[in-house]
Amino acid sequence: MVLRATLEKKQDKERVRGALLRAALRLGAVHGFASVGLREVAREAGIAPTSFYRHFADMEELGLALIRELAGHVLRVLGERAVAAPPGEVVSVLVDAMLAAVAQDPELMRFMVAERAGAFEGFRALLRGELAVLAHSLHGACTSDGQGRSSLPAAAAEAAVSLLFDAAARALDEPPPRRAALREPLIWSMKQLFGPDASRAASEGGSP
Amino acid sequence: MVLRATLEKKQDKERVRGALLRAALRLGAVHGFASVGLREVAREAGIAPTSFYRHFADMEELGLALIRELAGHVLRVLGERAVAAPPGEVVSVLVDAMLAAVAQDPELMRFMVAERAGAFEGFRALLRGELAVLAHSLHGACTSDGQGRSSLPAAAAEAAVSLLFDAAARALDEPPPRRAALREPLIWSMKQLFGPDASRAASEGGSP
DNA sequence: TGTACATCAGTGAACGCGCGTTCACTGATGTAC
DNA sequence: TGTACATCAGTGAACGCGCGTTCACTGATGTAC
Repeated sequence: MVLRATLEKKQDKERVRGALLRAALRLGAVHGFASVGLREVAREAGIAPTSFYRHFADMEELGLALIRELAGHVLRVLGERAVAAPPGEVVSVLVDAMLAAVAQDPELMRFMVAERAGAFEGFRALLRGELAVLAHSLHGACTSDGQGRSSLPAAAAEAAVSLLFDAAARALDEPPPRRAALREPLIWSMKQLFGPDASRAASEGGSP
Repeated sequence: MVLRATLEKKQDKERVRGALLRAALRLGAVHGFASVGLREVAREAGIAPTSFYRHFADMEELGLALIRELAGHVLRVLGERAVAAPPGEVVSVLVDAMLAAVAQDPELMRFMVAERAGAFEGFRALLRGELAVLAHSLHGACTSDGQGRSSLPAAAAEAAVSLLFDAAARALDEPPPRRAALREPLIWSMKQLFGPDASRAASEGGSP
């Protein structure tokens, strides 16, 4: 009884914290994270403005938590998909995983692509680090792709990640039924970065 | 005398308008365009808050003018450079022109890369259109490059522009002396997109 | 030529509003003895 | 076991502040006759 109650308390706090994070994403998707206020988030999350301080010192701290927790999770999943993909399908698997993330949580993806180039330097730096991890996973997955090519420049994987998130931004501005049209050109471009061999080896994966 | 005076009036108005645009860029570079206020811009430009309305209805209209005029100008210049470049040097000329723009007007470039993925849908749409024009110029410059290859997919030029502005965002976060290191990997990535022939034909242009 | 009127960029006072933050408090729960 | 104290998420009142916007005005210049 005692333990259950104390656990419920912790879960309650976690639930409110989560509500604040989601509220910030929801509002940020409408008019940008930079112009979302503490009171607005608290209102959307259903708590008093003063209760906000029980969870975050200010909106910047909340934003950092968004990147570390929600964005970090999505990026880790993408990395795992790339690493686990069968040889020759790494790129298409990664693209499909990105499109799935856009469909499943557009508000989070909007936040990520916006803050990657946004106003807060701290947000950009944190996101850049997490995207570098994804690029590293992709690089590993592609060099161990097919026969063990090893000379793939790191720049290729980083550029591929750039194209991936640029396409995510584009997808967010298209109505869902039109998003599928982005898939093939994106896969083609990313494969170009990995050079002609990768392109050839991967064409088994299936094109139009 | 009469004509001179009326002309001076118009020039005065143009000067104040320009001061508002520059002030918005300057403040936006610090804490993001979305959170820059009308009063703040007027203060920075040296006019009374109420005078703002003599030039723009609101901050959104000012932002659209920034994109149409200042950003549009930079993008047109980049396109002209690409078109005028000698065959085989289109990519490196474009990259150098971008790096020059970053060095010359970092506040404008910050605005462009931020609002490309930013909160205002109208800004994104307008910038996307202008970037598409640049991609079209680049496509033209590359297909008439060397011998008249014509089969280059439009996706290649669009992806190249994505990489170009992604690198601009990265350059803005580096101290100026370290920006040169971005040049070669970026050129390499962009040339990969244009396929092996373009890569080979262009390698006369000079690498490290 | 002079006179009367129109235009228009810039202004200062004033408005109501929502913001971030502080404060002292409540009430449920955990801890010490 | 009961009692006293500590912790801590959530609260409502209150603060001072800067915001966007309105209004009526000034003064320089252009236009009509």
